[in-house]
Amino acid sequence: MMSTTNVNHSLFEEQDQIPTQMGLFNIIPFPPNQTYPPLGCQTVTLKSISAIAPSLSSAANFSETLLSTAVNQRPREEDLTSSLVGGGGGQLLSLSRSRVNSWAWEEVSDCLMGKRIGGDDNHHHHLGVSAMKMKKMKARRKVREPRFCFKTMSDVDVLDDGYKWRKYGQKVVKNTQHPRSYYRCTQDNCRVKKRVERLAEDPRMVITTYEGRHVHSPSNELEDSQTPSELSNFLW
DNA sequence: CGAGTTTGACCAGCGC
DNA sequence: GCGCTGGTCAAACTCG
Repeated sequence: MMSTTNVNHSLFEEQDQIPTQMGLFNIIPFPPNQTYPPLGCQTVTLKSISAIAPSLSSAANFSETLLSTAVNQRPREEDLTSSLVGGGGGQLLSLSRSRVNSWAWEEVSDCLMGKRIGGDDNHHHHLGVSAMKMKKMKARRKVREPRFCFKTMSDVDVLDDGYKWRKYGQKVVKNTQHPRSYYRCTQDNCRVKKRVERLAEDPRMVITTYEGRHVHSPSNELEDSQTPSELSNFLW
């Protein structure tokens, strides 16, 4: 496991490709002025991809890099979008934020600060949703999770990230000819979701958006020697 | 027969 | 308030 992890790591850094069971996926940086990713997505670094999909590489160092970068580069409230291209050894390709989805940023901050998420009512206030409104929201809407997205050049829609996913919906979104698919992690008590769609301008590109953090190890990494408590700090 | 997928309906948020 | 849109549900269906 350890030696394999190191090999994967260098592949990401030098070739911008993700090795998976289905072959190599190219990681394509978002141009800074591109409208993608969708609102609320903190566009991803090569490192954070492995944080989302630990089976693709070692999670720990990568996840930590993503969190610190996101907070350090956090745009001001009036700056809905900022871009950071290339810097720091290709760490953060681009970064965007919307007012609507500020909850995602707050949670990233909380993670860094070591706070508990959703532990008390104070969190409801800084998430911008009143307690009253929260009560009115249906259960499926009230929990907001951090989201991360990246795009890959691939023939297959669903990138094998080591987790088991169950499709729960598909939708044709406006101005796109390709449907968006919705997946949920099949693990009990794990609420991680992902959306998969093809880029309208370039159907070879697959946009994958992850929402939430896994509370378990990847299904194909059961032999991993890391303890659950160690992993839980870094899995997304 | 169980697990996973498909797909139309429903619902909430948002902009006008 | 209304219509549009994205996200989710859940029954029907498919597959191994």
